[in-house]
Amino acid sequence: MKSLKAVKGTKDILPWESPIWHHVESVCRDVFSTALYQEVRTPVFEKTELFARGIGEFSDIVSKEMYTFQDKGGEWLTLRPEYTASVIRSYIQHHYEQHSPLQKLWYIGPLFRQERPQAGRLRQFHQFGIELIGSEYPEADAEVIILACQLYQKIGLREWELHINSIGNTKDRLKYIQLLSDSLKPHFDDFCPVCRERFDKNILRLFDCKNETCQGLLDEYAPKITDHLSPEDKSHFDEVCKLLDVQGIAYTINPKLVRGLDYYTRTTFEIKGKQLGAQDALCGGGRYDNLVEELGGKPTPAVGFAAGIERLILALDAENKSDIPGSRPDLYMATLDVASYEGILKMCTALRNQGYIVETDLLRRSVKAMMRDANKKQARYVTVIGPDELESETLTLKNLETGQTNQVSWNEIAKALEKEISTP
RNA sequence: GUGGAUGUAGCUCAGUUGGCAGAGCGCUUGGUUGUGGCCCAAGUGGUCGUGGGUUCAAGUCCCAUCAUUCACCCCA
Repeated sequence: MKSLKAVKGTKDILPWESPIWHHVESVCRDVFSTALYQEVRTPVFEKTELFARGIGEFSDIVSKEMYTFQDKGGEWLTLRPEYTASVIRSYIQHHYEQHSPLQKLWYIGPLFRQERPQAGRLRQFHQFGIELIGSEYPEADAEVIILACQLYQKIGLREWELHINSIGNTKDRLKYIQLLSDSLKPHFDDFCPVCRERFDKNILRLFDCKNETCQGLLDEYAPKITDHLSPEDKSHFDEVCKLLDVQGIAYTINPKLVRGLDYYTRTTFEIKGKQLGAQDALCGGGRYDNLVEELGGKPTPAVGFAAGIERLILALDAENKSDIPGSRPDLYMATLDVASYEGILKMCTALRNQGYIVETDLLRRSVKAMMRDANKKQARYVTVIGPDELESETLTLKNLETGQTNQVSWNEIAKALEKEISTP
């Protein structure tokens, strides 16, 4: 039989890689829960229509990257390609607003997009993020951005930068798009073929082009969206910036930052990792004041972000910070024979019940092999159990770091470990 | 979907003008009975991605194919 492999664009999180994942998850939990955000877990698949309506039918994600299938009842379903639509669906369906006018939510889990895999881009990938639903005020935008920054700080990542922008409300944006089109039209022929194609389809995406000529033309001829905001949007954006200043967070106002999803309004932001290659967006988000209504709820303002975990781990890796030690045994119980194993089995389980990490030998190995194993696993203490120990109901605790040994009786083992371990 | 690079041991990689398949790390065992690390020794481990072709002979040259990877695109 041909050996089976994980499908293209998917990855196993291997046993020895899980500590860094646990670390990321626990920092998320810490940061979000101390701001009183609650975790929401939504199903991995939804009706296809949800994403078509939420993300935008003509976006790349919906039009060519979704894992969509028909179930046996003939219903069209899709593995979620992003989180926000699902969370908003749940918000509307279960009337979250009846519990409290402001919902502070966070999530973490896998997403699916059928793209060509590359560094920092997988077909099954993982994101965490938050959605803050119900507040239209700049304090909400600022809190979301600050939480994102706090998270990267707490996780220990050094090299990242925050870019923010405001793309205003939908009506003013249409006016701006017209202005942009008019200003750039005289130079149409100088743009790259990709940009020329985008000209009519979605002219805002010209800003994402990596071609230097195009960027030069934009710098010279494109009006800045931040100069064409309504007074309300402008003061909203100014207040967001001010709050970031108050918090002491460094940022770059980047008028070229237009996010790809259709639902954004006003504030958009992105955190870039400097260690990463082409896929350098660690975290992206912004305000989406129309989405709840578009998905069938009451008009409700909202703001949030999503962050890629694989990219974060790549970035930590590049800074040599992804090596999080796994757990090490407090006690390694080396048994010489089956009778010894029988003798200490209950003691071992009792210690584990008390929270001690205890390793035993299940391979009937030699003492030398068990000692090597204990050392490799960085056990704090080792004890070798044989006929003598069974007879006397005592054991010798050996501290693997110092080499010191200590005789204790079986019923004092927990006390001995506690004393030794709590005073390192 | 488009372009480039790369496929040899569990991992990282050598392998000359075609001539017996290699190293380091890892893993296992041993170095006098029941005490680790360091050191020493032995052992384990590969359908050279796959299928064709050229040749007395192919890991090496040619063709095809698959996979991986980087970049475009898009996005986290």
